[in-house]
Amino acid sequence: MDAADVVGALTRSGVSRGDLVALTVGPMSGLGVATVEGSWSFVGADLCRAVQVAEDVLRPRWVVWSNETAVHLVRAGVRVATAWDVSAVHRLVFGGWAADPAQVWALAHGLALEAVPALTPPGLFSSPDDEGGDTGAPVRPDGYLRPEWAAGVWQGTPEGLACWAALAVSVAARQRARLDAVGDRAVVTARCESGAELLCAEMTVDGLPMDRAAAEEIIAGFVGPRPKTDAEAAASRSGRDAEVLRWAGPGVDIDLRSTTQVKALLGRLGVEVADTRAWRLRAVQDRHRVVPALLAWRKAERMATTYGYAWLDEHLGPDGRLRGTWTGCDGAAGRMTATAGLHNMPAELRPAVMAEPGQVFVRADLGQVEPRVLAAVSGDEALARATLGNDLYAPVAAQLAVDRATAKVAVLGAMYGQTTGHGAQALRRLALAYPTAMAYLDQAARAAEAGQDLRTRGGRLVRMGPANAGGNGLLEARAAAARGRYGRNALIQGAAAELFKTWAVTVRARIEPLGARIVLCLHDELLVQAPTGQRDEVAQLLSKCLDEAVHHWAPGTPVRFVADVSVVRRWSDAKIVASSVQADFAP
DNA sequence: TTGACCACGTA
DNA sequence: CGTACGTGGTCAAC
Repeated sequence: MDAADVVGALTRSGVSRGDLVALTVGPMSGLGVATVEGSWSFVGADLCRAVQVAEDVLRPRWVVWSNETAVHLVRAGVRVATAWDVSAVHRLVFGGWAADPAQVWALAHGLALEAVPALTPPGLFSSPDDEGGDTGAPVRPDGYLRPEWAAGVWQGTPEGLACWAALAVSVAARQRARLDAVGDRAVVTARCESGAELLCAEMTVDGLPMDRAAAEEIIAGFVGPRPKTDAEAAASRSGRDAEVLRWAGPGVDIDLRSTTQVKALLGRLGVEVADTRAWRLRAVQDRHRVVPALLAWRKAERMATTYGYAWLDEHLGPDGRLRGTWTGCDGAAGRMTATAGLHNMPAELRPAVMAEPGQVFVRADLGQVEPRVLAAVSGDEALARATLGNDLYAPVAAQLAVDRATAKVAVLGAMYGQTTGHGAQALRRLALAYPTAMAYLDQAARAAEAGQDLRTRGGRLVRMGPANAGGNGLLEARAAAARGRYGRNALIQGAAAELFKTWAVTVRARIEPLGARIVLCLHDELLVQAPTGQRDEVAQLLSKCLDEAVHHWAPGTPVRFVADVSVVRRWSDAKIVASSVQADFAP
């Protein structure tokens, strides 16, 4: 079997651009391929090349059970343009994060989640054929996926690979049929989410360029040189502790890592605090020398434990790439997540994120994305007018007759469900000036408080869970208020995530021919590594892709989105070379 | 060993 | 008594 066989089978089956073709990858160079009409299995060398050829010749939309398949392909050097990621679409339609094949299958077939069969050790409480039927078949007589299949028995044989692919394509077809009922944008979102999963697979494999020497230098600045022995590490640690304890009085030897002990110590020294969080300590740092010492210690301690030499050794490869595992969406509003600290790396370490020789970073971030998203999803015409300038808060401030800072706090407070502070009056004016936007937020909050599930503009289900009837009235009131804030925010954060991912997958597609790649996504920021010669081309593309993405995400919206684009050597640099303008498309 | 809580970094 | 995430620490319960 070789590449020609895969392409031949698909061609004879009448597959053309954009058609759904499922792909499963086995452990030992096995490949399962399926269309709605038929399925095939291939065993042999060079099969990933076969996928690449099929991609180049036919360009189908590859159906996968999850982005694990894409990770397999990328590791083998194969990158495909488009996908239908069954697990990602499942998360979009049904909310939450759980999306293993057993659940995906059940909900796609309208079966109750509670009755999904679990894998039980043979001979313990039940025999494998309790439900009757052929245990070799993937689907039980009652319609559920056999748990052995969900657990991976399909990997064992070529027939299994083909069958598993056939099941994936059937699930995809069911999902596709359902999406029109989910919302008018849901199909677009499903494709974008699937593309984002491909991007995540690539970022997981590719990693983020980081200069090891620069990173070590920064870490050393906080915690000293890399210890050569355990004894040196212990000495360095107790040395840091001593810098705090010297202010605590003679003979005092508490564990600074214990908040209970720290709080007690501060009390003995006459500094009473409700807790020992940094912002609370900062407020009382003039009261005793120990407080600033403790704050400095915390900073160094975080560097030493979370982002220290051990972190480098674990996640920074010998090729100078920092690797974590990327996920296309979280379980709440649908933002991307990453492990290995890629999403919460301290700003101090960013100078070590450095473009490789012959390459530059093109960095772009969306400006004031959440209020602009609010204007778009709510359809508030007055707020949409405020998005036409580069600074949205200036016209809002003028409209409310308050200063810019107050206007900003009011807008953010409305979106986040702020309950305290002195923004109450500005909030009332906001409701008068932008009634449609504020009503959108209020409606979301009311529904969420009542425990009703919500959907983002793109169609993602935000699950609220049942409102606890009865029980403690005060607790329930608090829980309801928390649900309200959560729901209110989720519709904005979620829609912003959908726009961002649309942008990201558009950029991914457009920069590929230039030899550039996205190396980091940070909620509203894209970091692209590009060959130095393509810097200007890529920088322009990032802005153009934003316009294109907005057009796809919300066709005809009068809302303008902006991105700051800069070409830099290090992530921490931010020399702005261009500012994106635009996105008023004629309806 | 596990889970709750705290703390803190990012958006 | 703004939301989300991942990580690593303590502490109490197992």
